[in-house]
Amino acid sequence: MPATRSSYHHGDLRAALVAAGVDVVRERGPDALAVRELARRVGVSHNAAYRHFANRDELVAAVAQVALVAMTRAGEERLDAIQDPDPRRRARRRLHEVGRSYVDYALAEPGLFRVAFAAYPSQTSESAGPAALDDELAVAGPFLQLCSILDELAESGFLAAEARPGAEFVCWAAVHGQAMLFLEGPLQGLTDAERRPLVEALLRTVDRSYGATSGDVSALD
Amino acid sequence: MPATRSSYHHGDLRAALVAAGVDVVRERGPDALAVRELARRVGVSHNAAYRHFANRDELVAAVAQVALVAMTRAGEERLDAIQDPDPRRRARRRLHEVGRSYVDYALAEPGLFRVAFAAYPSQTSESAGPAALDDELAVAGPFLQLCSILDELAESGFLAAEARPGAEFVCWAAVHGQAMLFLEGPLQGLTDAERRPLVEALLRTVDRSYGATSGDVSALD
DNA sequence: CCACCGAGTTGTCACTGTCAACATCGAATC
DNA sequence: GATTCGATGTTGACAGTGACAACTCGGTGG
Repeated sequence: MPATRSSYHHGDLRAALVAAGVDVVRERGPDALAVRELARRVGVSHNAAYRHFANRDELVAAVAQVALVAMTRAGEERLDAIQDPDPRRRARRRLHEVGRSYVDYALAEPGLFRVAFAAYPSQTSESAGPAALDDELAVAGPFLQLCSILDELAESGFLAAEARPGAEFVCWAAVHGQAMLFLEGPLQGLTDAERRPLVEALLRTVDRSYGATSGDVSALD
Repeated sequence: MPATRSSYHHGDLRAALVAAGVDVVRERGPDALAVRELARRVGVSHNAAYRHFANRDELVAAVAQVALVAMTRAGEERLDAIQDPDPRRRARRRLHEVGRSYVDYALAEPGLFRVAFAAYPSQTSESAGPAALDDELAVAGPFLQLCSILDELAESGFLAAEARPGAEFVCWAAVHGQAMLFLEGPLQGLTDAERRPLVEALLRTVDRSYGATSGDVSALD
């Protein structure tokens, strides 16, 4: 893929556009992604992109896909580094780590993190069907990592069986919310030193909840 | 403020613009808010808005302010409805309710909920200073509600003193994340019947964590 | 050899945010 | 009461955007 191409045809315009899109999103976020600018960067005239993407949203979705696999890989690396002979401790530490890496990735690559979620609306309208939810979730790599870790945690006995259902959404919501607050909420001005204890507090809260004997607390309503 | 004004001057253009902005945001979200469209709606020519707002971001921020107080009021109403003779139970139920109402508001008014946070970036760059964080947080009504409820919970003895610091950010992150996932994440297709148990599971997780005796679970690292 | 069709191009339209210059009106001052 | 003056609205313009339609290039299959 030459920077200044000689032939009329580009060769691999789609990939080049996505790569340029990743650059823009990393630098200035998803909203700054403009089809025309990407075409300019790649050295192709405006509208060329429309041969590969029906509209801007599809291009954003393609970038989001890349962002998601990058995020998944970053998480995998750190999860693999954790080893513990005790399966229960191992599962607990892996749950911690998957949460930490989720927030860390959001802070390290805010543009990519945001685009990974900003793209969902268009995808949903595209692939219709009621049971398509599982397919879409299957694409969400970090979510699958979380699910299997929670399964380990349940098998090890640390997470009570009756608390397992829906736990993946609870954990996901917690770390996702913290990431969002750090990125675009009122907490965005915090330094890394201020943020880290909050992340640990969040993870500790979940850990303590799962480790609590269920009869310890009376039901509320 | 006449719909079709006769005089050259509008009278209260700023308020009219914000009101129109609220309408647009409710219907089509923050990104759809266009200065020119608002001017058109209000019956004033484009650029008139720039006498009251330096740029689009300031207008969005004004709409965000309205959204935030609306959200705060919705929460207050539901919090006031909760009464329990036992202070401990009361605090726990109020914590539940403030979380529920946060997510409920996000689902009932997705546009307003999003704009309340989409506006923060510009504000931060405007009001400089290191200790300005408290001032900005003071504006965030729902956050203050949460803080005082957590104080109650700590005073009642349900929440251990050592777990109190930072708890407001943990709770906020949890419900905020769930709201975001429901709104724009892969979970946006869920029905109300599917969402509700997830909300309850989240709140129960936090409640169980706070109710757990701290020595129950060994530290991780 | 040629026709076809995928891939890139040019041209255009409606829309946006924002700047600069101008018009109008109300209110304060003389 | 006439005059100035500043806040408020208006007109015009420019650059940028997404999207459509019509055109053109050139590699590939017949």
